[in-house]
Amino acid sequence: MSAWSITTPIYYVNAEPHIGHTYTTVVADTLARYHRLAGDDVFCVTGTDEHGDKIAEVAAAAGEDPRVFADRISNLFRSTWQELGLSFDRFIRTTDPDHVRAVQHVLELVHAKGDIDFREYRGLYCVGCERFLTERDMVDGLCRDHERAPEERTESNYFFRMTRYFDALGEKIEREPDWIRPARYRNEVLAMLREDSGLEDLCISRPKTRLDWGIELPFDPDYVCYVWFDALINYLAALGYPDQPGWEARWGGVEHLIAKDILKPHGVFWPCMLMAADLPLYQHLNVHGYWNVDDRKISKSLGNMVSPLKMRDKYGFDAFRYFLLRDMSFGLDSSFSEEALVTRINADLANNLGNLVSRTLNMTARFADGVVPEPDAAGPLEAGVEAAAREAAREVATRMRELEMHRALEAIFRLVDATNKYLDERAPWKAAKEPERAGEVRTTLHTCCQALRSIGLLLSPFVPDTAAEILDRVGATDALASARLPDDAERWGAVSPGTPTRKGDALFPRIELETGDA
RNA sequence: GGCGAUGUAGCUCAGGCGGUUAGAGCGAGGGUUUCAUAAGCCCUAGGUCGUUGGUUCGAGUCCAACCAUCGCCA
Repeated sequence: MSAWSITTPIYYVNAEPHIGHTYTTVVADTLARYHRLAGDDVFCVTGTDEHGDKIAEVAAAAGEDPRVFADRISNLFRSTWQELGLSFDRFIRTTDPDHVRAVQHVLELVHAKGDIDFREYRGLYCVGCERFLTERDMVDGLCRDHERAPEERTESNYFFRMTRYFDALGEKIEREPDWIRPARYRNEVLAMLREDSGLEDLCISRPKTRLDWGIELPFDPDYVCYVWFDALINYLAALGYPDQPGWEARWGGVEHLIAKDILKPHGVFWPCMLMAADLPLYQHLNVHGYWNVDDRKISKSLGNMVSPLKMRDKYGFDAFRYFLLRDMSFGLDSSFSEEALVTRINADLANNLGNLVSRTLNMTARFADGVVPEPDAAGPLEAGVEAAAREAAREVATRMRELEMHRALEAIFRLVDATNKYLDERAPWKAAKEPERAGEVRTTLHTCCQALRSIGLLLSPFVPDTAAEILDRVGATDALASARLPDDAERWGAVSPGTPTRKGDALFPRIELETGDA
Protein backbone atom coordinates (compact mmCIF):
# COMPACT_ATOMS: atom_id res chain seq x y z
CA MET A 1 0.00 0.00 0.00
CA SER A 2 1.37 3.35 -0.95
CA ALA A 3 0.26 6.91 -0.35
CA TRP A 4 -1.11 8.94 -3.22
CA SER A 5 -2.02 12.57 -2.83
CA ILE A 6 -3.55 13.82 -6.02
CA THR A 7 -4.00 17.52 -6.65
CA THR A 8 -5.66 19.68 -9.25
CA PRO A 9 -4.76 23.32 -9.47
CA ILE A 10 -6.92 25.57 -7.39
CA TYR A 11 -9.11 27.26 -9.93
CA TYR A 12 -9.14 31.03 -10.13
CA VAL A 13 -12.60 32.33 -9.36
CA ASN A 14 -12.73 34.67 -12.34
CA ALA A 15 -14.44 32.09 -14.55
CA GLU A 16 -17.05 29.39 -14.22
CA PRO A 17 -16.11 25.71 -14.54
CA HIS A 18 -15.53 24.76 -18.16
CA ILE A 19 -14.10 21.83 -20.08
CA GLY A 20 -10.52 22.66 -19.10
CA HIS A 21 -11.20 22.65 -15.37
CA THR A 22 -13.39 19.61 -15.83
CA TYR A 23 -10.70 17.62 -17.60
CA THR A 24 -8.08 18.12 -14.90
CA THR A 25 -10.62 17.36 -12.23
CA VAL A 26 -11.85 14.23 -13.98
CA VAL A 27 -8.29 12.99 -14.38
CA ALA A 28 -7.72 13.53 -10.67
CA ASP A 29 -10.93 11.71 -9.85
CA THR A 30 -10.06 8.83 -12.16
CA LEU A 31 -6.57 8.47 -10.74
CA ALA A 32 -7.95 8.60 -7.23
CA ARG A 33 -10.55 5.95 -8.00
CA TYR A 34 -7.99 3.74 -9.64
CA HIS A 35 -5.61 3.89 -6.73
CA ARG A 36 -8.35 3.33 -4.21
CA LEU A 37 -9.23 0.17 -6.12
CA ALA A 38 -5.56 -0.74 -6.12
CA GLY A 39 -5.65 -0.56 -2.34
CA ASP A 40 -3.54 2.56 -2.05
CA ASP A 41 -4.05 5.27 0.51
CA VAL A 42 -5.48 8.15 -1.50
CA PHE A 43 -5.98 11.80 -0.63
CA CYS A 44 -7.46 13.93 -3.36
CA VAL A 45 -7.55 17.73 -3.35
CA THR A 46 -9.04 20.52 -5.38
CA GLY A 47 -10.19 24.03 -4.56
CA THR A 48 -10.25 27.67 -5.53
CA ASP A 49 -7.75 30.51 -5.75
CA GLU A 50 -9.41 33.70 -4.65
CA HIS A 51 -6.99 36.52 -4.00
CA GLY A 52 -5.40 39.03 -6.33
CA ASP A 53 -6.24 42.15 -8.25
CA LYS A 54 -8.49 40.61 -10.86
CA ILE A 55 -10.93 39.46 -8.21
CA ALA A 56 -10.64 42.73 -6.32
CA GLU A 57 -11.43 44.59 -9.54
CA VAL A 58 -14.36 42.44 -10.62
CA ALA A 59 -15.86 42.60 -7.16
CA ALA A 60 -15.41 46.35 -6.98
CA ALA A 61 -17.02 46.76 -10.37
CA ALA A 62 -20.03 44.81 -9.11
CA GLY A 63 -20.06 46.85 -5.93
CA GLU A 64 -19.41 43.70 -3.99
CA ASP A 65 -17.06 42.70 -1.24
CA PRO A 66 -14.38 40.47 -2.80
CA ARG A 67 -15.07 37.89 -0.13
CA VAL A 68 -18.72 37.67 -1.16
CA PHE A 69 -17.81 37.44 -4.81
CA ALA A 70 -15.23 34.73 -4.16
CA ASP A 71 -17.69 32.79 -2.01
CA ARG A 72 -20.17 32.67 -4.82
CA ILE A 73 -17.81 31.40 -7.51
CA SER A 74 -16.01 29.06 -5.16
CA ASN A 75 -19.32 27.49 -4.21
CA LEU A 76 -20.14 27.13 -7.87
CA PHE A 77 -16.99 25.07 -8.41
CA ARG A 78 -17.63 22.98 -5.34
CA SER A 79 -21.25 22.28 -6.19
CA THR A 80 -20.42 21.51 -9.81
CA TRP A 81 -17.90 18.84 -8.84
CA GLN A 82 -20.33 17.45 -6.29
CA GLU A 83 -23.14 17.25 -8.78
CA LEU A 84 -20.87 15.44 -11.20
CA GLY A 85 -19.87 12.91 -8.60
CA LEU A 86 -16.26 14.07 -8.42
CA SER A 87 -15.37 13.59 -4.82
CA PHE A 88 -12.50 15.07 -2.88
CA ASP A 89 -10.99 14.64 0.51
CA ARG A 90 -10.44 18.36 0.74
CA PHE A 91 -11.78 21.34 -1.14
CA ILE A 92 -9.38 24.10 -0.20
CA ARG A 93 -9.83 27.83 -0.60
CA THR A 94 -7.03 30.35 -0.36
CA THR A 95 -9.29 32.27 1.99
CA ASP A 96 -9.48 29.35 4.43
CA PRO A 97 -7.85 30.16 7.78
CA ASP A 98 -5.59 27.11 7.73
CA HIS A 99 -4.36 28.03 4.26
CA VAL A 100 -3.58 31.57 5.41
CA ARG A 101 -1.64 30.17 8.36
CA ALA A 102 0.31 27.80 6.14
CA VAL A 103 1.25 30.60 3.76
CA GLN A 104 2.45 32.79 6.58
CA HIS A 105 4.34 29.90 8.09
CA VAL A 106 6.26 29.25 4.90
CA LEU A 107 6.89 32.95 4.40
CA GLU A 108 8.41 33.15 7.88
CA LEU A 109 10.61 30.15 7.26
CA VAL A 110 11.92 31.42 3.96
CA HIS A 111 12.30 34.96 5.28
CA ALA A 112 14.25 33.74 8.30
CA LYS A 113 16.49 31.83 5.99
CA GLY A 114 17.38 34.99 4.16
CA ASP A 115 15.78 34.02 0.87
CA ILE A 116 13.40 36.96 0.83
CA ASP A 117 14.67 40.49 0.47
CA PHE A 118 13.27 43.95 -0.02
CA ARG A 119 14.08 45.78 -3.23
CA GLU A 120 13.28 49.12 -4.74
CA TYR A 121 12.82 49.32 -8.46
CA ARG A 122 11.67 51.77 -11.10
CA GLY A 123 9.31 50.95 -13.88
CA LEU A 124 6.61 52.24 -16.18
CA TYR A 125 3.33 52.30 -14.34
CA CYS A 126 -0.07 52.67 -15.94
CA VAL A 127 -2.57 54.40 -13.72
CA GLY A 128 -5.42 52.88 -15.70
CA CYS A 129 -4.17 49.33 -15.23
CA GLU A 130 -2.89 50.06 -11.75
CA ARG A 131 0.21 48.07 -12.45
CA PHE A 132 3.65 48.17 -14.00
CA LEU A 133 3.77 47.49 -17.69
CA THR A 134 6.12 45.31 -19.65
CA GLU A 135 7.13 45.98 -23.24
CA ARG A 136 4.41 43.64 -24.30
CA ASP A 137 1.74 45.79 -22.75
CA MET A 138 2.73 48.80 -24.79
CA VAL A 139 2.31 50.02 -28.32
CA ASP A 140 4.35 53.01 -29.40
CA GLY A 141 5.12 53.80 -25.80
CA LEU A 142 1.45 53.81 -24.82
CA CYS A 143 -0.48 51.36 -22.71
CA ARG A 144 -2.18 48.93 -25.03
CA ASP A 145 -5.42 48.97 -23.07
CA HIS A 146 -5.67 52.59 -22.05
CA GLU A 147 -3.79 54.26 -24.89
CA ARG A 148 -2.05 56.60 -22.52
CA ALA A 149 1.57 57.09 -21.59
CA PRO A 150 2.64 55.25 -18.46
CA GLU A 151 4.51 57.20 -15.84
CA GLU A 152 7.82 56.29 -14.34
CA ARG A 153 7.34 55.21 -10.82
CA THR A 154 9.36 53.74 -8.02
CA GLU A 155 8.05 50.97 -5.83
CA SER A 156 9.49 48.64 -3.25
CA ASN A 157 8.53 45.02 -2.92
CA TYR A 158 9.66 41.73 -1.49
CA PHE A 159 11.44 39.25 -3.72
CA PHE A 160 11.98 35.56 -3.33
CA ARG A 161 15.59 34.78 -4.20
CA MET A 162 14.72 31.65 -6.14
CA THR A 163 17.55 31.84 -8.65
CA ARG A 164 19.74 30.49 -5.85
CA TYR A 165 18.02 27.15 -6.29
CA PHE A 166 18.16 26.88 -10.04
CA ASP A 167 21.28 24.73 -10.10
CA ALA A 168 19.91 22.29 -7.57
CA LEU A 169 16.61 22.16 -9.43
CA GLY A 170 18.33 21.57 -12.75
CA GLU A 171 20.24 18.67 -11.26
CA LYS A 172 17.07 17.17 -9.87
CA ILE A 173 15.43 17.31 -13.28
CA GLU A 174 18.47 15.80 -14.99
CA ARG A 175 18.62 13.05 -12.40
CA GLU A 176 14.94 12.10 -12.59
CA PRO A 177 13.83 12.23 -16.20
CA ASP A 178 10.17 11.55 -15.47
CA TRP A 179 9.85 13.91 -12.52
CA ILE A 180 8.17 16.41 -14.82
CA ARG A 181 6.21 14.57 -17.46
CA PRO A 182 5.62 14.14 -20.32
CA ALA A 183 9.19 14.88 -21.41
CA ARG A 184 8.31 17.86 -23.57
CA TYR A 185 7.46 19.87 -20.50
CA ARG A 186 10.57 18.71 -18.70
CA ASN A 187 12.57 20.19 -21.57
CA GLU A 188 10.72 23.45 -21.32
CA VAL A 189 11.48 23.75 -17.64
CA LEU A 190 15.14 23.03 -18.26
CA ALA A 191 15.12 25.82 -20.82
CA MET A 192 13.61 28.19 -18.27
CA LEU A 193 16.43 27.46 -15.88
CA ARG A 194 19.17 28.32 -18.34
CA GLU A 195 20.87 31.62 -17.63
CA ASP A 196 19.81 33.16 -20.89
CA SER A 197 16.16 32.55 -20.23
CA GLY A 198 15.90 35.83 -18.38
CA LEU A 199 14.10 34.27 -15.44
CA GLU A 200 14.95 36.23 -12.31
CA ASP A 201 14.01 36.37 -8.67
CA LEU A 202 10.30 36.42 -8.04
CA CYS A 203 8.36 39.41 -6.80
CA ILE A 204 6.04 38.09 -4.13
CA SER A 205 4.33 41.12 -2.65
CA ARG A 206 2.10 44.08 -3.35
CA PRO A 207 1.84 47.16 -1.18
CA LYS A 208 -1.56 47.33 0.47
CA THR A 209 -2.00 50.79 -0.98
CA ARG A 210 -2.27 49.09 -4.34
CA LEU A 211 -3.90 45.78 -3.43
CA ASP A 212 -5.26 44.68 -0.11
CA TRP A 213 -7.20 41.56 -1.17
CA GLY A 214 -4.56 39.05 -0.12
CA ILE A 215 -2.66 37.47 2.73
CA GLU A 216 -0.67 39.83 4.86
CA LEU A 217 3.07 39.28 5.00
CA PRO A 218 3.96 38.13 8.53
CA PHE A 219 7.03 40.34 8.56
CA ASP A 220 5.51 43.50 7.07
CA PRO A 221 1.85 44.48 7.67
CA ASP A 222 1.99 47.04 4.86
CA TYR A 223 2.18 44.32 2.23
CA VAL A 224 0.14 41.38 1.03
CA CYS A 225 1.49 38.24 -0.56
CA TYR A 226 1.14 38.18 -4.33
CA VAL A 227 0.01 35.22 -6.39
CA TRP A 228 2.28 32.21 -6.26
CA PHE A 229 3.54 32.29 -2.71
CA ASP A 230 -0.11 32.27 -1.81
CA ALA A 231 -1.63 29.91 -4.36
CA LEU A 232 0.98 27.15 -4.52
CA ILE A 233 1.07 26.64 -0.79
CA ASN A 234 -2.48 25.33 -0.95
CA TYR A 235 -0.95 21.98 -1.81
CA LEU A 236 0.73 21.84 1.57
CA ALA A 237 -2.12 23.41 3.49
CA ALA A 238 -4.66 21.00 2.08
CA LEU A 239 -2.70 18.06 3.46
CA GLY A 240 -2.57 19.58 6.92
CA TYR A 241 0.73 21.44 6.84
CA PRO A 242 2.22 22.57 9.11
CA ASP A 243 0.62 21.15 12.22
CA GLN A 244 -2.02 18.54 11.40
CA PRO A 245 -0.94 14.95 11.99
CA GLY A 246 -0.30 12.89 8.92
CA TRP A 247 0.51 15.65 6.48
CA GLU A 248 4.08 14.45 5.98
CA ALA A 249 3.07 10.98 4.90
CA ARG A 250 0.60 12.44 2.43
CA TRP A 251 3.11 14.94 1.14
CA GLY A 252 5.45 12.03 0.42
CA GLY A 253 3.29 10.85 -2.47
CA VAL A 254 2.06 14.02 -4.11
CA GLU A 255 1.09 13.92 -7.77
CA HIS A 256 0.32 17.34 -9.16
CA LEU A 257 -1.94 17.63 -12.19
CA ILE A 258 -1.83 20.86 -14.16
CA ALA A 259 -2.46 22.25 -17.60
CA LYS A 260 0.50 23.56 -19.52
CA ASP A 261 -0.30 27.23 -18.90
CA ILE A 262 0.97 27.05 -15.34
CA LEU A 263 4.09 25.02 -16.02
CA LYS A 264 6.51 27.70 -14.91
CA PRO A 265 5.07 28.30 -11.47
CA HIS A 266 4.83 24.56 -10.82
CA GLY A 267 8.04 23.49 -12.51
CA VAL A 268 10.26 26.33 -11.26
CA PHE A 269 8.78 28.57 -8.55
CA TRP A 270 7.23 25.80 -6.52
CA PRO A 271 10.22 23.45 -6.20
CA CYS A 272 12.42 26.46 -5.39
CA MET A 273 9.96 27.48 -2.68
CA LEU A 274 9.98 23.97 -1.26
CA MET A 275 13.76 23.85 -1.23
CA ALA A 276 13.89 27.22 0.47
CA ALA A 277 11.51 25.91 3.13
CA ASP A 278 13.56 22.71 3.47
CA LEU A 279 10.60 20.59 2.42
CA PRO A 280 10.72 17.54 0.17
CA LEU A 281 9.69 18.00 -3.44
CA TYR A 282 6.57 16.52 -4.97
CA GLN A 283 6.59 13.08 -6.61
CA HIS A 284 5.66 14.13 -10.12
CA LEU A 285 4.44 17.13 -11.98
CA ASN A 286 1.99 15.84 -14.56
CA VAL A 287 1.26 18.31 -17.33
CA HIS A 288 -1.54 18.10 -19.83
CA GLY A 289 -2.42 20.16 -22.89
CA TYR A 290 -5.33 22.36 -23.82
CA TRP A 291 -8.77 21.49 -25.01
CA ASN A 292 -9.76 23.35 -28.10
CA VAL A 293 -13.44 23.55 -28.83
CA ASP A 294 -14.58 23.20 -32.42
CA ASP A 295 -10.91 23.69 -33.31
CA ARG A 296 -10.71 27.06 -31.63
CA LYS A 297 -9.25 28.16 -28.36
CA ILE A 298 -11.60 28.35 -25.44
CA SER A 299 -12.55 31.91 -24.74
CA LYS A 300 -15.27 33.86 -23.07
CA SER A 301 -15.78 36.07 -26.08
CA LEU A 302 -16.36 33.09 -28.36
CA GLY A 303 -18.74 31.69 -25.80
CA ASN A 304 -17.44 28.17 -26.37
CA MET A 305 -16.72 27.33 -22.76
CA VAL A 306 -18.53 23.94 -22.72
CA SER A 307 -20.37 23.59 -19.45
CA PRO A 308 -19.86 20.17 -17.86
CA LEU A 309 -23.33 20.29 -16.34
CA LYS A 310 -24.90 20.87 -19.74
CA MET A 311 -22.91 17.99 -21.20
CA ARG A 312 -24.09 15.78 -18.37
CA ASP A 313 -27.71 16.75 -18.92
CA LYS A 314 -27.47 16.10 -22.63
CA TYR A 315 -25.27 13.00 -22.84
CA GLY A 316 -24.73 11.72 -19.31
CA PHE A 317 -21.60 12.45 -17.36
CA ASP A 318 -20.00 9.04 -17.84
CA ALA A 319 -20.17 9.52 -21.60
CA PHE A 320 -18.62 12.96 -21.32
CA ARG A 321 -15.82 11.91 -19.03
CA TYR A 322 -15.18 8.86 -21.19
CA PHE A 323 -14.69 11.16 -24.13
CA LEU A 324 -12.36 13.46 -22.21
CA LEU A 325 -10.22 10.60 -21.00
CA ARG A 326 -10.24 8.66 -24.25
CA ASP A 327 -9.73 11.42 -26.76
CA MET A 328 -6.91 13.38 -25.17
CA SER A 329 -3.40 11.98 -25.19
CA PHE A 330 -2.18 13.20 -21.84
CA GLY A 331 0.21 16.05 -22.51
CA LEU A 332 -0.99 16.98 -25.97
CA ASP A 333 -3.67 19.41 -27.02
CA SER A 334 -6.95 17.94 -28.11
CA SER A 335 -10.12 19.07 -29.75
CA PHE A 336 -13.64 18.81 -28.46
CA SER A 337 -16.79 18.95 -30.53
CA GLU A 338 -20.20 17.50 -29.94
CA GLU A 339 -19.87 15.63 -33.18
CA ALA A 340 -16.67 13.96 -31.98
CA LEU A 341 -18.33 13.23 -28.66
CA VAL A 342 -21.33 11.58 -30.32
CA THR A 343 -19.10 9.56 -32.64
CA ARG A 344 -17.14 8.28 -29.68
CA ILE A 345 -20.24 7.45 -27.67
CA ASN A 346 -21.79 5.52 -30.52
CA ALA A 347 -18.69 3.64 -31.59
CA ASP A 348 -17.30 2.64 -28.21
CA LEU A 349 -19.99 2.92 -25.59
CA ALA A 350 -23.10 1.98 -27.56
CA ASN A 351 -21.92 -0.41 -30.28
CA ASN A 352 -19.12 -2.22 -28.54
CA LEU A 353 -19.64 -2.04 -24.82
CA GLY A 354 -23.36 -1.44 -24.48
CA ASN A 355 -24.26 -3.96 -27.11
CA LEU A 356 -22.02 -6.60 -25.56
CA VAL A 357 -23.81 -6.16 -22.26
CA SER A 358 -27.18 -6.35 -24.03
CA ARG A 359 -26.53 -9.47 -26.04
CA THR A 360 -24.86 -11.29 -23.17
CA LEU A 361 -27.60 -10.63 -20.67
CA ASN A 362 -30.38 -11.12 -23.16
CA MET A 363 -29.10 -14.58 -23.99
CA THR A 364 -28.50 -15.34 -20.35
CA ALA A 365 -32.14 -14.56 -19.77
CA ARG A 366 -33.29 -16.63 -22.73
CA PHE A 367 -30.98 -19.60 -22.56
CA ALA A 368 -29.92 -19.77 -18.92
CA ASP A 369 -32.97 -18.75 -16.90
CA GLY A 370 -31.43 -15.37 -16.14
CA VAL A 371 -28.70 -16.64 -13.88
CA VAL A 372 -24.96 -17.00 -14.41
CA PRO A 373 -24.76 -20.53 -15.78
CA GLU A 374 -22.61 -23.39 -14.52
CA PRO A 375 -19.85 -23.91 -17.12
CA ASP A 376 -18.39 -27.07 -18.53
CA ALA A 377 -14.66 -27.37 -18.98
CA ALA A 378 -13.14 -24.37 -20.71
CA GLY A 379 -11.68 -24.77 -24.18
CA PRO A 380 -9.10 -22.73 -26.04
CA LEU A 381 -11.60 -20.02 -26.97
CA GLU A 382 -12.46 -19.51 -23.32
CA ALA A 383 -8.78 -19.44 -22.46
CA GLY A 384 -8.39 -16.74 -25.08
CA VAL A 385 -10.92 -14.49 -23.37
CA GLU A 386 -9.30 -15.11 -20.04
CA ALA A 387 -5.93 -14.19 -21.50
CA ALA A 388 -7.42 -11.02 -22.95
CA ALA A 389 -8.71 -10.06 -19.52
CA ARG A 390 -5.31 -10.68 -18.01
CA GLU A 391 -3.61 -8.58 -20.66
CA ALA A 392 -6.08 -5.76 -20.24
CA ALA A 393 -5.67 -5.70 -16.47
CA ARG A 394 -1.91 -5.58 -16.72
CA GLU A 395 -1.80 -2.97 -19.40
CA VAL A 396 -4.19 -0.76 -17.47
CA ALA A 397 -1.84 -0.96 -14.48
CA THR A 398 1.12 0.01 -16.64
CA ARG A 399 -0.66 2.82 -18.42
CA MET A 400 -2.01 4.31 -15.23
CA ARG A 401 1.49 4.57 -13.83
CA GLU A 402 2.37 6.71 -16.85
CA LEU A 403 -0.93 8.59 -16.75
CA GLU A 404 -1.77 7.38 -20.23
CA MET A 405 -5.44 7.04 -19.60
CA HIS A 406 -6.37 6.95 -23.26
CA ARG A 407 -4.11 3.94 -23.64
CA ALA A 408 -5.61 2.29 -20.59
CA LEU A 409 -9.06 2.67 -22.11
CA GLU A 410 -7.84 1.30 -25.43
CA ALA A 411 -6.62 -1.77 -23.59
CA ILE A 412 -9.95 -2.28 -21.86
CA PHE A 413 -11.79 -2.00 -25.14
CA ARG A 414 -9.56 -4.64 -26.66
CA LEU A 415 -11.06 -6.94 -24.04
CA VAL A 416 -14.54 -5.79 -25.03
CA ASP A 417 -13.71 -6.53 -28.68
CA ALA A 418 -12.26 -9.91 -27.82
CA THR A 419 -15.42 -10.81 -25.95
CA ASN A 420 -17.68 -9.72 -28.80
CA LYS A 421 -15.60 -11.78 -31.16
CA TYR A 422 -15.65 -14.78 -28.85
CA LEU A 423 -19.41 -14.58 -28.69
CA ASP A 424 -19.60 -14.69 -32.48
CA GLU A 425 -17.27 -17.65 -32.67
CA ARG A 426 -19.31 -19.62 -30.13
CA ALA A 427 -22.65 -18.39 -31.53
CA PRO A 428 -24.69 -19.63 -28.59
CA TRP A 429 -27.91 -18.57 -30.37
CA LYS A 430 -27.22 -21.42 -32.78
CA ALA A 431 -25.94 -23.89 -30.23
CA ALA A 432 -29.05 -23.30 -28.17
CA LYS A 433 -31.11 -24.95 -30.91
CA GLU A 434 -29.30 -28.21 -30.34
CA PRO A 435 -30.06 -29.74 -26.94
CA GLU A 436 -26.82 -31.75 -26.90
CA ARG A 437 -24.84 -28.50 -26.96
CA ALA A 438 -26.45 -27.10 -23.81
CA GLY A 439 -23.16 -27.35 -21.94
CA GLU A 440 -21.41 -25.28 -24.56
CA VAL A 441 -24.05 -22.56 -24.30
CA ARG A 442 -23.66 -22.44 -20.55
CA THR A 443 -19.90 -22.25 -20.83
CA THR A 444 -20.10 -19.46 -23.36
CA LEU A 445 -22.46 -17.29 -21.35
CA HIS A 446 -20.54 -17.99 -18.18
CA THR A 447 -17.37 -16.81 -19.88
CA CYS A 448 -19.07 -13.63 -21.10
CA CYS A 449 -20.31 -12.89 -17.59
CA GLN A 450 -16.77 -13.35 -16.33
CA ALA A 451 -15.49 -10.98 -18.98
CA LEU A 452 -18.14 -8.41 -18.09
CA ARG A 453 -17.06 -8.61 -14.49
CA SER A 454 -13.46 -7.86 -15.48
CA ILE A 455 -14.57 -5.10 -17.82
CA GLY A 456 -16.72 -3.55 -15.11
CA LEU A 457 -13.90 -3.58 -12.60
CA LEU A 458 -11.37 -2.12 -15.01
CA LEU A 459 -13.78 0.50 -16.26
CA SER A 460 -14.82 1.62 -12.82
CA PRO A 461 -12.29 4.44 -12.34
CA PHE A 462 -13.13 5.89 -15.75
CA VAL A 463 -16.92 5.54 -15.95
CA PRO A 464 -17.92 4.72 -12.37
CA ASP A 465 -21.70 4.70 -12.71
CA THR A 466 -21.68 2.61 -15.85
CA ALA A 467 -19.22 0.16 -14.36
CA ALA A 468 -21.31 -0.25 -11.22
CA GLU A 469 -24.37 -0.89 -13.37
CA ILE A 470 -22.60 -3.54 -15.44
CA LEU A 471 -21.36 -5.30 -12.33
CA ASP A 472 -24.79 -5.17 -10.80
CA ARG A 473 -26.38 -6.67 -13.90
CA VAL A 474 -24.03 -9.63 -13.95
CA GLY A 475 -24.63 -10.26 -10.27
CA ALA A 476 -21.24 -8.94 -9.16
CA THR A 477 -22.73 -6.10 -7.18
CA ASP A 478 -20.28 -6.44 -4.34
CA ALA A 479 -17.24 -6.80 -6.57
CA LEU A 480 -16.14 -3.20 -6.18
CA ALA A 481 -16.29 -3.23 -2.42
CA SER A 482 -13.61 -5.86 -2.09
CA ALA A 483 -11.83 -5.43 -5.41
CA ARG A 484 -8.12 -5.08 -5.70
CA LEU A 485 -6.86 -3.91 -9.08
CA PRO A 486 -5.32 -5.08 -11.24
CA ASP A 487 -5.24 -8.65 -9.88
CA ASP A 488 -8.93 -8.88 -9.28
CA ALA A 489 -9.78 -8.00 -12.87
CA GLU A 490 -7.81 -10.96 -14.15
CA ARG A 491 -9.06 -13.39 -11.55
CA TRP A 492 -11.24 -15.84 -13.40
CA GLY A 493 -14.09 -17.72 -11.82
CA ALA A 494 -15.18 -14.94 -9.51
CA VAL A 495 -18.69 -14.84 -10.92
CA SER A 496 -20.66 -17.51 -9.12
CA PRO A 497 -22.95 -19.78 -11.13
CA GLY A 498 -26.55 -19.38 -10.04
CA THR A 499 -26.26 -15.64 -9.41
CA PRO A 500 -29.25 -13.81 -10.86
CA THR A 501 -28.51 -11.40 -13.69
CA ARG A 502 -30.57 -8.47 -14.88
CA LYS A 503 -31.08 -7.54 -18.50
CA GLY A 504 -31.83 -3.85 -18.09
CA ASP A 505 -32.19 -1.11 -20.67
CA ALA A 506 -29.58 -0.05 -23.18
CA LEU A 507 -26.56 1.29 -21.31
CA PHE A 508 -25.85 3.90 -23.97
CA PRO A 509 -28.55 4.27 -26.61
CA ARG A 510 -27.16 5.23 -29.97
CA ILE A 511 -27.35 8.94 -30.60
CA GLU A 512 -28.46 10.20 -33.98
CA LEU A 513 -26.50 13.28 -34.97
CA GLU A 514 -28.80 16.25 -34.91
CA THR A 515 -28.96 18.13 -38.14
CA GLY A 516 -28.82 21.76 -37.17
CA ASP A 517 -29.91 23.79 -34.21
CA ALA A 518 -28.16 23.18 -30.92
C1' G B 1 14.27 37.76 -33.07
C1' G B 2 15.98 33.35 -29.59
C1' C B 3 14.74 28.39 -27.71
C1' G B 4 11.58 24.18 -28.05
C1' A B 5 7.62 21.03 -29.80
C1' U B 6 4.69 19.24 -33.63
C1' G B 7 3.86 18.10 -39.07
C1' U B 8 2.59 9.91 -40.94
C1' A B 9 -4.08 7.10 -44.63
C1' G B 10 -10.57 11.61 -44.94
C1' C B 11 -10.25 12.19 -39.11
C1' U B 12 -7.48 11.04 -34.28
C1' C B 13 -2.97 9.07 -33.47
C1' A B 14 1.14 4.52 -33.03
C1' G B 15 5.90 3.65 -34.82
C1' G B 16 10.44 6.56 -34.47
C1' C B 17 17.94 2.15 -30.77
C1' G B 18 18.01 3.31 -39.54
C1' G B 19 16.89 -2.52 -42.75
C1' U B 20 11.53 -7.63 -45.19
C1' U B 21 5.14 -5.47 -48.60
C1' A B 22 4.61 1.95 -43.15
C1' G B 23 0.48 0.26 -38.47
C1' A B 24 -4.25 0.93 -35.14
C1' G B 25 -9.00 2.98 -34.10
C1' C B 26 -12.89 5.96 -36.20
C1' G B 27 -15.31 7.24 -40.67
C1' A B 28 -16.30 5.04 -45.79
C1' G B 29 -17.18 0.65 -49.16
C1' G B 30 -18.27 -4.68 -49.66
C1' G B 31 -19.64 -9.41 -47.37
C1' U B 32 -21.84 -12.34 -43.45
C1' U B 33 -24.92 -13.18 -39.23
C1' U B 34 -29.46 -12.44 -36.21
C1' C B 35 -28.31 -13.27 -29.62
C1' A B 36 -28.04 -7.84 -29.51
C1' U B 37 -28.69 -0.81 -29.31
C1' A B 38 -29.77 -1.51 -38.14
C1' A B 39 -25.27 -3.31 -33.12
C1' G B 40 -21.48 -7.87 -33.81
C1' C B 41 -18.05 -10.57 -36.93
C1' C B 42 -14.99 -10.86 -41.72
C1' C B 43 -12.61 -8.29 -45.91
C1' U B 44 -11.12 -3.64 -48.28
C1' A B 45 -7.57 2.08 -47.32
C1' G B 46 -2.36 1.50 -51.94
C1' G B 47 -1.05 7.28 -47.64
C1' U B 48 5.63 11.34 -52.13
C1' C B 49 5.65 9.31 -43.61
C1' G B 50 5.65 18.76 -44.25
C1' U B 51 9.51 20.47 -48.41
C1' U B 52 14.51 20.29 -50.23
C1' G B 53 19.31 18.61 -49.77
C1' G B 54 22.86 15.44 -47.19
C1' U B 55 25.13 10.95 -44.28
C1' U B 56 24.58 5.62 -45.41
C1' C B 57 24.75 -0.45 -49.03
C1' G B 58 19.90 1.20 -47.10
C1' A B 59 16.02 6.72 -43.71
C1' G B 60 9.09 8.32 -41.53
C1' U B 61 13.41 6.50 -38.45
C1' C B 62 20.18 10.30 -38.30
C1' C B 63 22.07 15.57 -40.01
C1' A B 64 21.16 20.54 -42.28
C1' A B 65 18.19 24.22 -44.36
C1' C B 66 13.43 25.75 -45.37
C1' C B 67 7.86 25.91 -44.85
C1' A B 68 3.46 25.49 -41.61
C1' U B 69 1.21 25.27 -36.81
C1' C B 70 1.74 25.82 -31.58
C1' G B 71 4.22 26.91 -26.96
C1' C B 72 7.91 29.41 -23.97
C1' C B 73 11.14 33.56 -23.88
C1' A B 74 12.72 38.38 -25.57
